[in-house]
Amino acid sequence: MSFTYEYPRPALTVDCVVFGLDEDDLKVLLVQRAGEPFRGSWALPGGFVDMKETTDEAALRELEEETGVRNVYLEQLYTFSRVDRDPRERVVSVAYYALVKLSEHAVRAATDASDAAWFSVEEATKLAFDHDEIVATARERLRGKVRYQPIGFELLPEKFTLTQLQRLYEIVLDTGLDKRNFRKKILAMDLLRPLDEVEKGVAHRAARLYRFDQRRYKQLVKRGFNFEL
Amino acid sequence: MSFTYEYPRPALTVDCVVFGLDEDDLKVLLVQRAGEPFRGSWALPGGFVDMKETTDEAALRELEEETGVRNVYLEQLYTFSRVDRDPRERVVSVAYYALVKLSEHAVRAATDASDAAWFSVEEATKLAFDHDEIVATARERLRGKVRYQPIGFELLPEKFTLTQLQRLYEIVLDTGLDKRNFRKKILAMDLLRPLDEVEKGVAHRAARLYRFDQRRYKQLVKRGFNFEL
DNA sequence: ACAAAAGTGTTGGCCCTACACCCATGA
DNA sequence: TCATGGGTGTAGGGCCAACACTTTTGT
Repeated sequence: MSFTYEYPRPALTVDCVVFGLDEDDLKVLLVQRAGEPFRGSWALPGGFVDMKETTDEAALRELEEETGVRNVYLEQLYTFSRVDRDPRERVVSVAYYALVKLSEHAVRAATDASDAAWFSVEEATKLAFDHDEIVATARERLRGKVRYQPIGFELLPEKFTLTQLQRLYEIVLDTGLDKRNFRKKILAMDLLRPLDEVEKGVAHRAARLYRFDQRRYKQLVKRGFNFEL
Repeated sequence: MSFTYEYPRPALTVDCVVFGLDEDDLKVLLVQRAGEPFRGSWALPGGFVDMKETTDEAALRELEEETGVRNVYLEQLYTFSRVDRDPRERVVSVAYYALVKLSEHAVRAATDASDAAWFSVEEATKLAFDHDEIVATARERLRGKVRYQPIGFELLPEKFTLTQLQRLYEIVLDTGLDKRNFRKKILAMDLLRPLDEVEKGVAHRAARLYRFDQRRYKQLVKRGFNFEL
């Protein structure tokens, strides 16, 4: 079967920058390319947009097909359209970024990508196509957005300690934060529900666990509240 | 001539939300559709992306072809991909927004749009396709961005008064601002060059004119300065 | 002289920053 | 008992918000 048009059309793809958070590193999920071009290179998961799905749907679908990852925070990033970004033919790609709870997303190898693995964002370089640029753009967006939207929680387990949360901001913003000031500020927002539970398996005093209160956040937003840092 | 592909492809277009600023209104530049669908409706300027141009280039080209507007601040906004957003066939559109100095952009009618005109953003409703949604998205982006990037100046003449600048922020942010505090803050940034010139043709004390100092801004950014509000 | 907008300072309160020690726990 | 991170309060300074009157100019 084939399809004929009066004018030529670029191919349309999606690419996903999937971020995860390690003890002390921001990570990106990459797949190794099985075919040409860039065979063997690491690349962002992604693929062609079908005629009956939105680009959002395509991104979610490709993500699951290529990496097994699903049920994640996903947001459109930017559309990349350099004429020669794919050496074969004209391909325009709508890029997305996703935030996942690393602990809950063990990676699985999948059919149309020979392998998938987590890389420290710093090491994720020399990627196929213009994917280095896409990753850089996603990092900037994340850095910008994490300060005024409570999306960081998407990178943490449901239950987390304040130290974990602080580490997250330090890693993403690439800066040090004062422990007492951080705690004061974040607790003052009244968005974290303290649990009657502490972390386990540590060789020192166990920290209290908290949960992000999505419901409360939405209430506060309606009343004009603005999350910030 | 025709073009054949193994798999079907969505058509790819660009659409531009062009903002201008009136005495007391944010305006959008629209074109009236000459053909079906939505014949006679007002719509955003835009059109198909050629094979040898980026989407940025396509946006600039269409803008000039359809409205005569050129040499503007342009930024990619979002890619809209609802499957039925165009009743004829699958069309994915990369939306942009532009900021222009209204005074310097008299509108001209053009070939493939029967007419072009400025509308108050509030009146720009019932547009063709999903253009209402695109305009709404652009407004939100502008509101968000104007506070932490000095892009507002793109909407003003080269030489402007502090009152004009304040009006700009009041209109875009949809809020009132204190005159003394506004002046203190904006002048303290040291981004405005006072001119030895005043506005003309007003029936009261004439206000001093200022110019945005782009060079100075870039210097300050290098030293870690952050524009804000 | 009057109408209209330009231009200008001070104060109080809040929030942010800087900073160091004791506590609880497991090994 | 020791090592490790958990948890906590205060004081000073800077920044922001609130607020009203005088000046200039054209009609």
